[in-house]
This record gives sequence, C-alpha cells and structure tokens, in this order.
Amino acid sequence: MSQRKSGHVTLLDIARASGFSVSTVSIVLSEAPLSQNVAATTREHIRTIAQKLGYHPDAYARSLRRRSTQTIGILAFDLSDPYCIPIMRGIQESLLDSGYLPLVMDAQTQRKLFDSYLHIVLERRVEGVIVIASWVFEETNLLADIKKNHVPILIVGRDLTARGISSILVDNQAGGALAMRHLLDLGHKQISVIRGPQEMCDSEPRWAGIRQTAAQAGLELDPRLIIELPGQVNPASGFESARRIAHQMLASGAPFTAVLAFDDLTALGVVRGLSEAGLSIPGDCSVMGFDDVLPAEIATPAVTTIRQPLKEMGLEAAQRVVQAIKRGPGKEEKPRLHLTDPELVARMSTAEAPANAGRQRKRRERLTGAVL
Amino acid sequence: MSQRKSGHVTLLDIARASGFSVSTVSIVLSEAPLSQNVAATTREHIRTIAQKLGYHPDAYARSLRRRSTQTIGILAFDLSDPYCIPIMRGIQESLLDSGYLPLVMDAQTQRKLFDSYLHIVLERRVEGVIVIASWVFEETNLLADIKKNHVPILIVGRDLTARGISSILVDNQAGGALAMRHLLDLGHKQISVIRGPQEMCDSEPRWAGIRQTAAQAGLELDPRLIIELPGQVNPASGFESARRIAHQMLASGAPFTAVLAFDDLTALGVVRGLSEAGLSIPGDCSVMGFDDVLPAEIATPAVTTIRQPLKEMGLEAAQRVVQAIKRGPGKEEKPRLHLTDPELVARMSTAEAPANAGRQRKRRERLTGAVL
DNA sequence: ATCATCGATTCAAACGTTTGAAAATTAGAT
DNA sequence: ATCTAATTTTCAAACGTTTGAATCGATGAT
Repeated sequence: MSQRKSGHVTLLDIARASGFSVSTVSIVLSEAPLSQNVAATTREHIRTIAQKLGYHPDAYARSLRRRSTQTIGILAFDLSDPYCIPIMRGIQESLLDSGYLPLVMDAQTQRKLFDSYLHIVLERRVEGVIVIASWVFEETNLLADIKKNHVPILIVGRDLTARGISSILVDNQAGGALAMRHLLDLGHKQISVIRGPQEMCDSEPRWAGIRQTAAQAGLELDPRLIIELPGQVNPASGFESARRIAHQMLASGAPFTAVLAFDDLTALGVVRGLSEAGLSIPGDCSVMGFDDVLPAEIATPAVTTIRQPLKEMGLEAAQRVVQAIKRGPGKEEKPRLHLTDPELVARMSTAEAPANAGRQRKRRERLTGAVL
Repeated sequence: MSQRKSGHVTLLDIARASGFSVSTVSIVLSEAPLSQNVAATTREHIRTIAQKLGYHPDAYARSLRRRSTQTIGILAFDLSDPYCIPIMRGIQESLLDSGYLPLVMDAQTQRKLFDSYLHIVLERRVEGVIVIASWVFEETNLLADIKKNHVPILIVGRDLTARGISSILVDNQAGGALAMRHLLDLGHKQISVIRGPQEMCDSEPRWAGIRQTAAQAGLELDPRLIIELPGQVNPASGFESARRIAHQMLASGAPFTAVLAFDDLTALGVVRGLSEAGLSIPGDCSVMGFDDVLPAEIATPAVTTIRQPLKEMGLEAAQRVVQAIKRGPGKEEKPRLHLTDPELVARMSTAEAPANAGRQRKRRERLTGAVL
C-alpha cells in the first residue's frame, strides 16, 4: 500500500504511518545516540510500524551519507580451486566479527575478469581489498588506482612486498624441506619431483627447499625424475598433466620409489597415472602432495601432504586489513611479509621405501610394458 | 592533491579541474544519451582528466539516484561443498553477460548466518535473489520480507514451488533410477543403499527412484543394507559417516556386491571404509555416488556417479531471475518447477558383479574379522 | 510574569550521482 | 540588427539516509 516508486519501504513511509518526522524515525531505527532522548513510547511505536511494513534500511543511502560502506573486497583467483575455500572461511569469520561484509569476487583464473573486478570493488567503495592469488597479476596497472584511492590492500598466497603490498603466505621453502625430509625419513632414495609451473610463484621456493634438503642428506636427484608442470588453465588441469607425467616417468625407465608432487591435485594425478599402470600406492610407490585440500583428505589412500594453515592465513589477512582501515588513510604501515609455518600431515599415500628396490623396478617394468 | 573528505575522487573534483560543471562531467563519463550533444573536444578533455585522477564513479551514489543496483544476491548454503561451485560458475557467467553483479554470500550451513545474509541482501537492494540450498530453510520468515519488497527469488537444488518460489533442481527420482539401473545392468543383485539424511529434500525422491527400479526388476533389497545417513553439519561429515557405515555393513554379515551411496562424498567415504577392511574397489565391491563433483572425478578409482548439470542449472537460474527483473514488479510469473535431466557417468568404481558371489562373501568374512 | 532548563522532536544540509528543464552561446535566416 | 533555431552547457531537484543545530513545550526557579 505505502509502496514508493522504488518499491522499497523507506523512512518516509514509516514517518507518515507513525506521524513522526523522518529524523525521529531514523534516530530510533538506527539506534543513534540521540535515541536515548526519544520517548520510550515513541520508540516502541516506530519500531512496531517498521517491523510491520518490513523496513530494511537502504545500505546505499546509508553508506553514502555515513561515508562508510563497511565492506571489504575479496578477490579470489579461482573459487573452484579448493585451496581458496578455507582462506575465504577464515576471512569471513574474522570479518563478521568486526562488522564488515566481504564482497566476494571470483576471477576464474582470467586476468580480464580479475581486472574488471578490481574496477568494481573500487566503485563499490570497499574499504579494503584482500587478494587471494598464487598468481602473477602484478602487471595490472589498477594497483596504482587502488593506491590513489587509499584503499588498504593485502595479498594471500604470494609475496608482493616488493611492490609495496603486505603479503601472507606459507613458508614454501620450509614446506618443500619438510616434504623431502619426510620421504628421506621413510628411507626413499629414488625420488621423483614434480615441480610447479614457472608462472606460479610457489614453485621456485618449494623446489629450493626440496633440493637443499636432498643435498644436505647427500642425496643426488636423478634429473630424469625432475619434471616441471606446464602452466595451468584451471585447477583440474594440474591433475591431468600429472597423470600424463606419471606415465612418462614410468616409460623413461628411471627407477623411483616416491613422487613428491607440487600440490595435492597434482599428487592425485600421479596416483591416478601410477594406478593405471598397475602400481599400488603406497606399496609400490609413495606419493605426496602439498596444501592439504579437501580432495587429498577424502581420497583413498588419503594423501600425505604439507598442510598450509589456510584458514588461519585468512583470519590474519582479515585482521590486518581491518587494522589498516582503523589506522586510517595516510598512516599506512610499511608493507610486511608474513610467512606461516607449514606442517607435515602424514597419511596413507606414503610408506617406508621397499627394502628391495630391484623387485620394485622389475615389477614396474613388467607392468608398464603392458599399459603404455 | 584534490582529495575530498571521502578520500575518493568525485565528479566535483573533475569539474573543478576541467572547468566544466558537474552535470557535464557526469553526462560525459556516464555516457548518457545527452553526451552526443557535448562537444567532442570537451568529452576528450574531461575523459583525460578523469583518467589522470583515477576516477571511479561511486556505485552507491549512482545506484541511489538511478534506483537500480544491478546486483543479484547469491545465497549459497555452503561454499565449501564442491556442489555449489559449478552452480555459482553458471550463475556468474550468465550474470556478467547481462551486466549484473553477483553478491555472493556463504551461509556455511548455518541457519543463523543464512538469515542474517538474507537481511543483508535486502539492505543491499539486490534486484533478485538466487538461493542455492538442498536444505530446509522454509521456516525463515524473512521470505515474507523478500516478497513484501517485491524481489524476485529463485531456488536451485530444492523444490519450493509449494511456497510460491520457482525452483530448479535435478530430477532426483530419475537419477536414483538411473543409478540403480546401472548396477542392475552390471549384474548386481545384492545392493546396499545409503540413503540421504531426512533433513535433505533430495533423499526421498532419490530413494523412490531406486526402490521403484529395483522393484521393476523384481529385485528385493535386503533391509539390513538400507541405511540412512545422519544429519550433516558440514560437507565433509557425510564422508566420515559413510566410512563408519561401510564398516557396520561388513560387520552385519549381510552380503553385498555394490553400494549405491547418496552422493559423491558419501561414496568416497564408503570407498575408504571398504578399503580399510581390505576390499578392493571395484573388484570386490562396486560403489557409486551422485552429483559428479570434483573429488569424485579426481579420486582413484574415479567414482561412477549420476551427474547433475550444475553449471547449466546455474545458467538457467540466472537467466530466469534476470527475466523476472525485466518483467518488472507486479507482473510476476507464477512459480515454475524445472527438473533437469541427470546423466550416468560410468567411471572406474563400478564393475560387473562377480560371477561367484560365494567367493566374495568368504573373502569379506575373512577380512572383516581381522579389521573390526 | 519572565527566564533559564530540560526533554522531545524537527529542520535542513549533506553524501555523489543523474536528469528533465532551463539557460547560455552560437549560427543561420531574414 | 533582430529573430529563430540549433548546439552546448548548466541549474536544481531528487534518491534515502544521517546528524549538528534549531525549535517547541513544559517544568521549575526567580
């Protein structure tokens, strides 16, 4: 009945219906400090009417007037990557406590989308931005616009302190070391490593940790067993590449008893590839991943992996951005780098190296001949 | 330099810097029809300055004035459920084309959050709402508020036409039938069914399809092998329940050669449970799921499942909501139900029933005794 | 009676845009 | 020089809120 043009119930509607002015109604419904001065009966009356009409304050009008949107933009590089989810969870949890609304954007691993979403969050006047990306996106000149508009920004999953952006990511080198250490502890000597694609910034430090640990243990890695993943177009493509690589490794004839994969999806690809060739995991070959995402946990055998404290990273990211907002513009802190601790999660896909490597090799030869 | 109190560059800044009025600047930058009348040199001049200052129109002021937010609220019941992701993808794709921005909210399987997000999307003046939920949420009285405010709403994954809400979901009964048909075709006679929890609306129709198909084939299902999942608190909990159930079934001594699980995560739980007991999939027992989510695809053995056209459902949902918005308030269409076609995806977790069931039973007995 | 005091309510301006209507400028025709 | 018409630009109001300042009554003190 009292529908205005916009189709939404406004303060004016309630003012008319209650006989009080828009000001009074606003003061009551927004629980402004002044509302203590408003007669209790009036308050009651106004609230009842608002309830009845189904009033919801217009966030746009309110934000415009208050000059604050209570909103933080979350730019995820790809929501279909299970890696993003726990981070988002952490962010969300922390943000809800502080009264901010996360504005989630999914860039779907597309630079174009990423850029246009950066535009959008700026137009939506987010008070801070959190980027989730292990990705290269530094070239985008929109970062300059973000700075021009004094919006605090922080990135999870990549070190961009060199570009003046605070960063939170796992200590990839320590993680790589942890992974290699685990395989060494299990007695493996012939270890294949599937390195990440060049475009990924995680690739290099992980590899460094792996290489270093192997060297310290006096182990020389067989170059035929060090393979690099091609660039990925979506989260699932790592799986498929790894599967193919597994077949290639078997075909190469180079003996190995364990595979250290770049991440969990890659590890699952390796498991698939080796299984297709008739090998059993971990009996014939151990496989381990990195990240600890859901699919790794619910696969059988569950894959041993290096856990990133993703949720905690999200929590911290949110806290840091909120702090930066509270600190206010102009008083920016200098960009900080926070490396979180990786953790070994030993599951079922890794086991002691077989005592008799000869038997393994023979078995593999017998099988791969049949499959490839 | 020309920073105003809000910290953002506004039309006024550009007006001052260019010597033209705010109106002219607005007309040029928003590419209003009137901008054809603006001198080409002026247009150029204004655009250059806007670019230089890093101007981004304020979405709040604009929406307030235009009385349109170009925004659609997406309420996902749980983003950590891989089921949601393809739907979201579909929605997003379709929405971007039509110039709407999806406002994604993740209810994390919590009714309280769900309600508060419904509030928020209303305050944010979304022009439409898409709910993703196989969930019970009908009791929430906020639905009434949504209707009061004339916001078109549509639900994916649940039939709520009875409550006057257009719904898109897979034909669960047909899917259940398809699944059972597959197992029957493979020659299975002793089939265990893990039914969904009561709270889930998918459970009943799927079961109906299964039961009916079995009956038509003249197959009587062993009641000891019909088990219902407990209610779930998060997507991963179905996995754990199913794992336990697998052990219980083995312990019960009732013979079975196949398990038809409620969904993919449940199927993966069964695979885990049976594997722990020493059975091999599909050699000793076939397992199949429902939905076709990522973990089912990348597990080894890949799980046979009934695919829901999730992305397509998202696409359609978005289209329908946009249409409803275009149609305008008042001219609401009567709520429609759209059942999409499920599809069998035969993978590696199902195989022909073993010719000799006796051997199977013996093997299982031998093994389970050792494990439980 | 007058004046300050206090409590309850309202005024009016502002946030940054958009847009119908008006005005200013220029050009063209008489 | 005057009038009309076209082109270019600006005015001013509006969107729904919030909020410092102002108003209005009534109470109590002088």
